Amino acid sequence: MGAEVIVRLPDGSAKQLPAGSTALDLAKSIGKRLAKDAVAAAVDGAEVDLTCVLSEDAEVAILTGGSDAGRTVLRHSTAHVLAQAVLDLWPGAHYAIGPAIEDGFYYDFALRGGATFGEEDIKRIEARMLEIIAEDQPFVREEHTIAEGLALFAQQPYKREIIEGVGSEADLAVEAARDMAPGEFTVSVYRNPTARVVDHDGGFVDLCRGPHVPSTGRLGHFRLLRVAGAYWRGDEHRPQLQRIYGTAWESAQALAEHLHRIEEAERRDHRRIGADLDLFSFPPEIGSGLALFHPKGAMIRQIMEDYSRRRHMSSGYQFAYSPHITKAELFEVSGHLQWFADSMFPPITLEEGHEYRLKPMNCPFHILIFRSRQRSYRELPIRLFEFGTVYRYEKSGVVHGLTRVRGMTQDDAHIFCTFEQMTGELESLLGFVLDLLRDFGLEDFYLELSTRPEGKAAGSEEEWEAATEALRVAAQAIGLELVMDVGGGAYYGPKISVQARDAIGRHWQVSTVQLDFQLPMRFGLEYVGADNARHRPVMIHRALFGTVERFFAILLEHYAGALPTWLVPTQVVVLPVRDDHDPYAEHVAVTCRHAGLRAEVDPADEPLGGRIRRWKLEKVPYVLVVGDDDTTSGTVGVNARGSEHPDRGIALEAFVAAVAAEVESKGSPEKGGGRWSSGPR
RNA sequence: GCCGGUGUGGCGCAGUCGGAAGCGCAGACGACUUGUAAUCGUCAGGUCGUGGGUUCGAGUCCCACCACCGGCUCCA
Repeated sequence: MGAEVIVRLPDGSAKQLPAGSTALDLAKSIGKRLAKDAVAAAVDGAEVDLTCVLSEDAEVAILTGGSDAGRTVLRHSTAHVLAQAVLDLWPGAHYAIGPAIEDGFYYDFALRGGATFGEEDIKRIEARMLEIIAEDQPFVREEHTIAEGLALFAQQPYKREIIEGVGSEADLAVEAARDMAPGEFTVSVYRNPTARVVDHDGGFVDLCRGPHVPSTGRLGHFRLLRVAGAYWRGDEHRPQLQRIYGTAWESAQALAEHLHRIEEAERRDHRRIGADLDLFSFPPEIGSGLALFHPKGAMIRQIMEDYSRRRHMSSGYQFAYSPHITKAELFEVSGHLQWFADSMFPPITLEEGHEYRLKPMNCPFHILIFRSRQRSYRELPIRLFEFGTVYRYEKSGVVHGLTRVRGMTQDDAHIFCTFEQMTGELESLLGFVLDLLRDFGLEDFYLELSTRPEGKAAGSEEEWEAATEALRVAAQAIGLELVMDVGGGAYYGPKISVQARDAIGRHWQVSTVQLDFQLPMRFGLEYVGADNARHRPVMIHRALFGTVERFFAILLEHYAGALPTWLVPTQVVVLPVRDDHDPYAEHVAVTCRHAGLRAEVDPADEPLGGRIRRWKLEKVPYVLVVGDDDTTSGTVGVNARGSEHPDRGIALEAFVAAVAAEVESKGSPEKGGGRWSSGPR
C-alpha cells in the first residue's frame, strides 16, 4: 500500500487521498455541503460508515440523507436512538429488532413484566430521543466473535437468538438477517459510548450490520407515529412484542411533506368517502365485515358489473349462477375443509343430520356444471363466469372497510381447457385483464408470481413446478415487470396476481389468475379427445376485479371519490336560477336523459350558492346553472368538476354531445379542458 | 385471534374533580325567488355502544361483551 489511495467517484472522476483517509475526509475534500449532508458511504458498492478508512483504491460514493440509501441509514440510526431511549426509560426492557422500512422505521421491545406502551409514552420517548440527539453521541462500530457477542448481550434473549442464528440457512430467510453483520464468524455492533442508560455500562450498544451516521446529531427530523403489537419474527405462536413505528427524514421539509402525504391518503380513504357520498355502510347490527350498498353506491357497482358482463360476453365467456350455501361434503371433495377451513364460517347442522356450509369460493359449483354431462374436446375451452358472492370467516382484527370483508362478490370465472390450450388461454387472459383494468382508469401495473405454499399445498411438487412454469411463461409474454412471491399460492395451485399502482403510488392487488391441476383430479373431470380417449382438463381460476367490493374501494381511493363520468351515479345536475326557470331546467334534464345521461333538477327553493356548493361536494361532474339568458338562447352555464370558473352560454346540444362523448371514452371532466371553446370564459 | 386506541343526536365534535347532556353541520317547518362553493328564523332530535359493578350520585371509575381505528398474523 502506497502513501496515497485513488478513489473513483460516481461521476467518473478520480481523486487522490492520503493513506488513512476516511470516507468523511473524502466528502470534505469534495465540498463542505456534501460533508454536512453525508450520512454514509458506498465502497465498491458495499455500504460503510463515514469513519471507514479507505485503505485501497476503490469506487466510492458518498451517501447523503436525500437519497433512498441515505434515508435508510438515517432511519436505521433513528431506530437505535429509539431503542436507547426506551432502554433508559424502561429499565430491564428487552430489545429485539429495529429495521428501516419504507418511509420510516420501527423497533420491537419486550418490557419487564409484560408492560405495554400507551399513547402518552410516545411523547416521553420522543422527548428522550431529542435529548440523545442533542447530545450528539458518536456511533462506534465494533467487531466481535460469536462468543463475545453472546456475552455482550447476556441479558438480551432476542439479541442472543439473532446471534445464534448467524450464518445459518434460516438466518438468511428471516427479516432480522438484514439487521446483521455479514460473515460467518463475527458480528458487528454499534456503540454510543457516551450514552447514559440506566443499568448499562459503556453506553448503549446494539447488534447491527450498519452503516450508521457518525453521531446522533445528524438526526432529528423524525416523528414516532404509533404503537402496535407484533409477533417475534412474525410468528403468531411466539411472544408478542411491543412495536413502535416512526418516520424519519433528512430535513424538516421532507418530514412535513411526508406527514402531508399521510393526510392526503386519509383524505382518499374509501371508508370516509363512502360515508360522505352516501355510498355504503357497515351497520353493527349485521355483523363485522358485511357491507350495505346504498342507492348511489349500488348504482356505481351496477355500472361496473354491467360493463364487466358485457366484456365477458364478448370474450367468449358463458354465465352461471350458484347458491350461497351447500352441503359440506362438496367442500370435503374440493379439499377446502382440509386446507381452507380456518377461513370458512362454521357449519349449519340440519335436523336430519346434514351439514351445510356458506361457500368461501365458487369453483366447486362451476366444476359441477362442467361435470353435469360428458364433454368433448370440441367444446373446450369452456369459460364459466359468475358474480359469485362468497363468505369467509376473517379473523376479527383484519376486517377493513370494503377491502377486507367477510361477505364479498368475486367476478369469478373458471376456464376448463386442454393442456395444450393452457398457455394460449393464459396469455389471452392476461391481455383481457389489463384491457379491462385500463378501462377503469388504472394504468400502471406489475405482476406477481406466487408459488407453492409449503405445508399447505395439495398435489405433487412436479405438478406445481409445471403449473408455475406455465404461469411464468405467460407472465413474461405480457412484458410487465414480474416479482416473485415465494409460498404465496393457493392450496390448489400457483397464481399470478396483477398489482396496480394508484394515483398516489400505492399498490393494490387486483386480479388473480390461478392454474389448477388438483380440483379437476379431485372431481374426476374428463373430456373425450379427438383420439376418442378420456383426458383430464386443466382448470384456470381467475378474478379480474378481485372482488367487486375491494375494486370499488380501490377506485374510490384512486380517484379520491371523483369517479370518471361514466361511473358516477349522477352525471348532470341542473340548477334553475329562479323558479320560473324550472320548466327550462326540466327541459335541459330531459334532453340529457334522452342522450343517455343521468341528470336531475334541483329546484330553486334555496339560494343558488348553497345548491352549487352541495353538488360540488357530491363530486357531480357537471353542475349546470340556467337563468334568463339560457332560457332565451337555449344554452346552459357549465360548472365542470375540478374547474374553478363556470363556462356560461354553452349551447345545450354542444354540452350534451360533449358529455355523451366523454362517457363513451370513459373520460373525466378534469381531463376535458377547453371543450366549450364556443363559449366565453 | 393478539397488542394499543376510540365509541356522546344522521355526521363532525365539546363535556373540568364523579354533582342539571351541549355546539356546529345535516333534518322538519316558515319566510326569502335568488347568475356561481354555506339566506334568515323557528322547531325537533341523545336510556352517552351493550350488559353488569362501585357510589348518596356515573357520559366520567371498574369488569365483561360488541363495533370501529392503527398494527401483528392472515389475505381478495
